[in-house]
Amino acid sequence: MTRSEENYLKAIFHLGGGDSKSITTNAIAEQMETKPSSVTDMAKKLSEKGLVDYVRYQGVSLTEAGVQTALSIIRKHRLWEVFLVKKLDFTWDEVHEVAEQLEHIKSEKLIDKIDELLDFPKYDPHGDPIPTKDGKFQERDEKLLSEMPINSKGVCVGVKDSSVPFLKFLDKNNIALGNTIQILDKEDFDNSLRIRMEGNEMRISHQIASNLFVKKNS
Amino acid sequence: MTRSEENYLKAIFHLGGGDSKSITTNAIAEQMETKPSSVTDMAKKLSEKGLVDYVRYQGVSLTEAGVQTALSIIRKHRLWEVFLVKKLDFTWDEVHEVAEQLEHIKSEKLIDKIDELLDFPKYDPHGDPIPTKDGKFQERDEKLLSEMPINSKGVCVGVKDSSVPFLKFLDKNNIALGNTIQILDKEDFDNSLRIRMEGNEMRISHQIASNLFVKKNS
DNA sequence: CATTTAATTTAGACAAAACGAAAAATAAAT
DNA sequence: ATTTATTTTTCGTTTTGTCTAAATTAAATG
Ligand SMILES: [Mn+2]
Ligand SMILES: [Mn+2]
Ligand SMILES: [Mn+2]
Ligand SMILES: [Mn+2]
Repeated sequence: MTRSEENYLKAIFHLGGGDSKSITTNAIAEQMETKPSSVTDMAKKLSEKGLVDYVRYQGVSLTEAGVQTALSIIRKHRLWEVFLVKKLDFTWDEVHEVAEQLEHIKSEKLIDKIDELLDFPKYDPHGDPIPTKDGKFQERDEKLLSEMPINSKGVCVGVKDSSVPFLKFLDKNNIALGNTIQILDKEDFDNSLRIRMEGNEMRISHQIASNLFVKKNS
Repeated sequence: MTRSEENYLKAIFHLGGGDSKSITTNAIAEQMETKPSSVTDMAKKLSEKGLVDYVRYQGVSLTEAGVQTALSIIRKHRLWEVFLVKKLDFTWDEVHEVAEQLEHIKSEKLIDKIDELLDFPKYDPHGDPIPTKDGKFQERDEKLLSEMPINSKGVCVGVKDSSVPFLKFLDKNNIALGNTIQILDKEDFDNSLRIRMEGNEMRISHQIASNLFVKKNS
């Protein structure tokens, strides 16, 4: 399994190709910042290896083997991100780039020991769930902040957009995972929200609210 | 700097090419388990980049830039080895293979933080010195156990052969770095030694003794 | 010094991964 | 039902790293 093959499987998974949904060549090319012709080449190779189902002019979807491989890469990626934050004091906007490299290290013992060292975390620094060793996903009951009703309360548990600029913006505005949030008001005009977060009242644009995951209080 | 280029620089350094000594194509090929013709190709490329001096039919030696690059890879390799042993309970015969991969991760912050986490170790699990960030080597006053005079005492500080079989042999015979050693007797016939190690008397073949580094007591 | 031997380089080929241009297939519009 | 537009594939080429076989150079031998 080459690094390139692993990256393709991961990309296809993130585009929803794990649910036997067909992902188009163009979508994969865009996600991976490569060209459609390159994707076609790889689709054939991965199909040969039994990791994807590929139908010409239709797209690809992951086979069961493909899903398991993708999950194992994602598991490594997210565990390394936790390691970087918890053990080496990286900030949450610095970890992705390094994890892109570390996820390809081949050693089952290594990642199991990292998992143990971190006390088996369930979520990465951006709130994304970490698949278990046997490829199970623990989903969480969460919704976008922008979809919460007025007066409801919750805890901020994840980001949808985990780009560096967005993460830095959140830092600057003291918005962090784990913070409690209450929706005070919605502005019809621009869909912005007035919220109370950890005691402080603030206004949040729709853009921001639609990129924050919240776990609703029971 | 590609992974392959880094591996060549490291190999040349280990063969002594850091002291402007010319290393032959064949020697590099053997060290890297590749073919001489491949080495020639790479010699040209590294020469283009100013990392080695290459004279056709003579061999290569590292330039100053080449030495610094090699040392930075070796630094990463050895720090990762310490990390694996100290933080993840790897044994000293398991670490090399994984470190071969980890040494190529590109992130200055990452390796500096690992260094800090480990409290700036000076030696790796096999007793090899770890170059400093600015490429300095701290040599140690050590000699081979086979070259120690009768009745002298010392501490076992390193292995010359760090192959898996040798390391496992040492484990099995309770020979570990840090152990105190006293030479009791030398057998002229086969050059074997009688030693006292941590209280126990034992016999050691010349083969073994010539692969153990000892720091002589003042 | 001529000849043999060994080491080294060159040349040609291959595999992996990527790209652009152009052809082919599909989808959308008229 | 055609035409047009878009998507996808095919084909030829590039880069990186490797290999085998042939040619060249250096070293050793007599
Ligand atoms: Mn990430
Ligand atoms: Mn990756
Ligand atoms: Mn090693
Ligand atoms: Mn390496």
